[in-house]
Amino acid sequence: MATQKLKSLAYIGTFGISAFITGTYFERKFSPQHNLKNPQDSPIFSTVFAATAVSPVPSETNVGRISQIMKYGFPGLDNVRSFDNFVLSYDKRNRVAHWVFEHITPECCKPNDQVDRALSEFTPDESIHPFFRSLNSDYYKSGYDRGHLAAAGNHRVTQKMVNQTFLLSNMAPQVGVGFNRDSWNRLERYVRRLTRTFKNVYCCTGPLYLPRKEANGKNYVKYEVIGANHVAVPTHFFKVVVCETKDGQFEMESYVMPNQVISDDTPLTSFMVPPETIERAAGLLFFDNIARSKFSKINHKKN
DNA sequence: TTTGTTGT
Repeated sequence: MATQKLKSLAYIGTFGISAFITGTYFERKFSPQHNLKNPQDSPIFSTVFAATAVSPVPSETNVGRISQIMKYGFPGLDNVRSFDNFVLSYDKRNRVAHWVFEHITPECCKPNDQVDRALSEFTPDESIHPFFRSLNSDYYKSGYDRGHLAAAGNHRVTQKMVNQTFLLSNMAPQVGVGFNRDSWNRLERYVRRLTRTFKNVYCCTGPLYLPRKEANGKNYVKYEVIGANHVAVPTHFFKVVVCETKDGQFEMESYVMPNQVISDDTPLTSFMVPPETIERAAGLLFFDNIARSKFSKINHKKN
């Protein structure tokens, strides 16, 4: 009896370890270092493993910039990838990011003759395993836009930075007219404009899949999936923004907008929700490294 | 101003 139990334990153990090794092998096999077509446009370092010591960081990285962007904490640690000017956590199950994180400064947003958005192409992210990678064909004729999570307009420093925002790992299916091209864009422009007042703006953006009460009175999470890879269509999107004031205080604003046609005259303030609501719904913690007492304002109200 | 799709 005891031996039997030991045997099955050993079996489970072996299976677990070999599965782990296989997983690691595939992650490494498909990590950018092993799959370089265009090194300039690829992420700097591959998946972050929270509990394993693998993949030493290549020497010529912008580690300084990344720690600057993530200075106030990671919202989560699932499949983190860093690019020249933003950081992304990828949801392999939904084929859409969990979150993207940006540190937006006046320099990032100002017009730049050296950069042309029209030269950028929507590109599959080769650093994602093909099982979990979204493709242009998934979006084709779906009726949805390939909507940026990290907005192209926040990364006008170099052409390479803008190009990286066009990776499909940074896209989510968004309603085009009335949402992505209108009210969501209005929110993105508003966040950019905050850099006129605040020199340091931190912005976390991501999808939500929110439950809805159906006729039988029970709550269900229901969302469409598109294309052969079943890319999830989020029901909502969130943006959590933190502005650093000159006197070392912070102001936070957090928004949730439904992925649907929104009237242009709807004020952005009507989409403000408490940050805790988003944290619970998304399973993330925002700006964990800032003591809540340091926020002078949350959603325009004194804290 | 910035956000984008589709068909040829």
